[in-house]
Amino acid sequence: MQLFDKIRTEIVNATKRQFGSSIEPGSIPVGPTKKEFEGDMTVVIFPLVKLLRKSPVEIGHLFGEHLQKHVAAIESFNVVQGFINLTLTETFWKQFLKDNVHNDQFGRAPKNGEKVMIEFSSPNTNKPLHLGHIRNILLGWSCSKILECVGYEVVKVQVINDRGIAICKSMLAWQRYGNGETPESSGKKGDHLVGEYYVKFEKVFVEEYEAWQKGEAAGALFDERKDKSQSRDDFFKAYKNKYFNEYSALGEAAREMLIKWENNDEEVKSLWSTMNGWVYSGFDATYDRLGVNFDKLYYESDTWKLGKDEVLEGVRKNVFFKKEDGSIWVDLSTLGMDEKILLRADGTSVYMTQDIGTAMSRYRDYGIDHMVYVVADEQNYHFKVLFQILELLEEPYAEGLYHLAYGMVDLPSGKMKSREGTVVDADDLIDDVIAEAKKVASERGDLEGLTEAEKDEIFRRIGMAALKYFILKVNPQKRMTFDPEASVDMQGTTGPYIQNAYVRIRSIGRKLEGAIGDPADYEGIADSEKTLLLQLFLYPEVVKKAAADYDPSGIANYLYDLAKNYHRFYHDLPILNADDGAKSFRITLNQLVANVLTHGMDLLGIEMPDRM
RNA sequence: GGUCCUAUAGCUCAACUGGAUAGAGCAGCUGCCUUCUAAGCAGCAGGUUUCAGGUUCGAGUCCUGAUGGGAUCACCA
Repeated sequence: MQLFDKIRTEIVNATKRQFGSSIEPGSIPVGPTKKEFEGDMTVVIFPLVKLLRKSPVEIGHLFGEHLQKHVAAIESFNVVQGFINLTLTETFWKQFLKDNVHNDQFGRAPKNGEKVMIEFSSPNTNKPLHLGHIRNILLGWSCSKILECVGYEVVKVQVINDRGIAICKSMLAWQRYGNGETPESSGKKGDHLVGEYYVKFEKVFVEEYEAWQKGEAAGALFDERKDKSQSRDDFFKAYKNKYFNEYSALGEAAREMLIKWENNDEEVKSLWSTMNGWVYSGFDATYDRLGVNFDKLYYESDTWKLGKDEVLEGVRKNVFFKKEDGSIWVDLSTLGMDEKILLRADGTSVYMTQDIGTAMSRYRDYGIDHMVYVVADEQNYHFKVLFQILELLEEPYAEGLYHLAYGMVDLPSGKMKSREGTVVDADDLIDDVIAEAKKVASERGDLEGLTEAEKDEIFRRIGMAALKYFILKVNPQKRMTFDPEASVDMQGTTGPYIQNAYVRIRSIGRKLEGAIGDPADYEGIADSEKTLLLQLFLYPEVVKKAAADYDPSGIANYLYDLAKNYHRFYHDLPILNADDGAKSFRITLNQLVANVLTHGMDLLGIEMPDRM
């Protein structure tokens, strides 16, 4: 913020003039004053004590006087220990309010000419979206809004994992047990329908596996096992994948289907596109309800062969090396990582190969400066390796790569496990929060005179606000506990609490009659007004920091504080019934608060209702 | 076992990246609707920031170690 910079610059000037020492402006902490102390802004001068060899209080007074003289906005100051607390003039605050109430660029930064691509969601097409995807999607969406707000050109993309053994499992189960069921014939949402067949496959497979465990071959294997202390259950639990790949008839059928797919078998491909089509229409419906969209979709079926040529090129450049069996590797052991395979001996690629190729083609297509991958933190190592490889290959955008790693979402009962059926489905969750919003709003809301459609829209906005805010208020990198009961809460630190502050402002707006005067005519700004002004003043900084950290939670917490301070102001002071000067000032303040609340919530992907 | 992440009130989360007396919400207990929406406001209670050392004017934050929890260490994606 300009004022912060100005204060820092003057501290630097004073240090130079009075002590002949030069210091970095960035080394001086300046921030809002804690509310127990008198003042608006605080400068911490402890860092200068050693250099200047004077007591903190002496320096404080010296610099306080200097600041007062050279910064017009400063009315007075006091010194406590090593802190200079500055009080700003009422003129400054009134000007701030007038300057920004109609400034639609407040909180935004001009275009910076840089382009960032952000990848998020990235579902598999064998089952519907769940709570984990929701955290991913909300983070990705919010970050893209925030980055755009601070001046980046943003390209939102998702990778759709539409091929591989998983989708073959759903297809096989549908073929065998589906009796031609379609979303139309059953009335089921496409992604849910396909997901049901995936579950069906797993169920039949487990039955097959359990029957096999009772047979002679399995008994012999168990007797030969290396770790004699292992129980029978543990042994077969660990053996499951191997059984799938080596003994299972079902597994073999699924693998055959995958091979047919890779060989472009007409029947398999046709079933594949039909079933994926069902899934896509299901996903689209969910994305729509979440209010998100993408600029570009990458289908793995198109990109899975990418990267081979680049890896071979890397061998020629001696960045990678070839082993005796013909497989290609990268050695990262000098960087504290392991060797990593990039191409199998038979020339087929692995996950990493594809990611290398995809990154390069994205750069070719879009000329991006930055690339953000929103992917769960279980893949931290993968991205560390990927970024290192791209750096070794001297890719021009290598410095601009960022893995936005977020923690897993747990339930109060523990980890979500698809095998145990404890996964929270995205659509169910959305239904629940909207139903709860409807219930609460019907009891407590003030929605008289609205049509059913208007009411439904309000219920939707409130419910979605509860859900989105609940997830986004938590720092992304932290693992979070998702309590379904708490997520539909509408009191306290919640989305609806913030919406309520806005709704109160709107309600006053509807009741306001006639034009208001100049807010600058008001004298004697009250504490609860000053608190709001100070906080509004900090908004652009909050957005900037959120962008720098790729972290929407800072904005979420800021908005809660702002709403809280507004509720207090609303409670303490009359607005419509105030004297003319106070009324003009408070109405204007109302407007700026409403603007910032709306703008900030929009950065979180949350819409405001006019009434609730 | 190696590497990385994490530990703050009964529960869920904050703490301006080293600054002042660690803050909110939920749950519990008290008050406040004939004044602009009570989805609100005010108050009470709740803490040796997992533990042990260290660095300095100053540590929840940085360093070392221990302990608990998690992730990862596939020619799966």
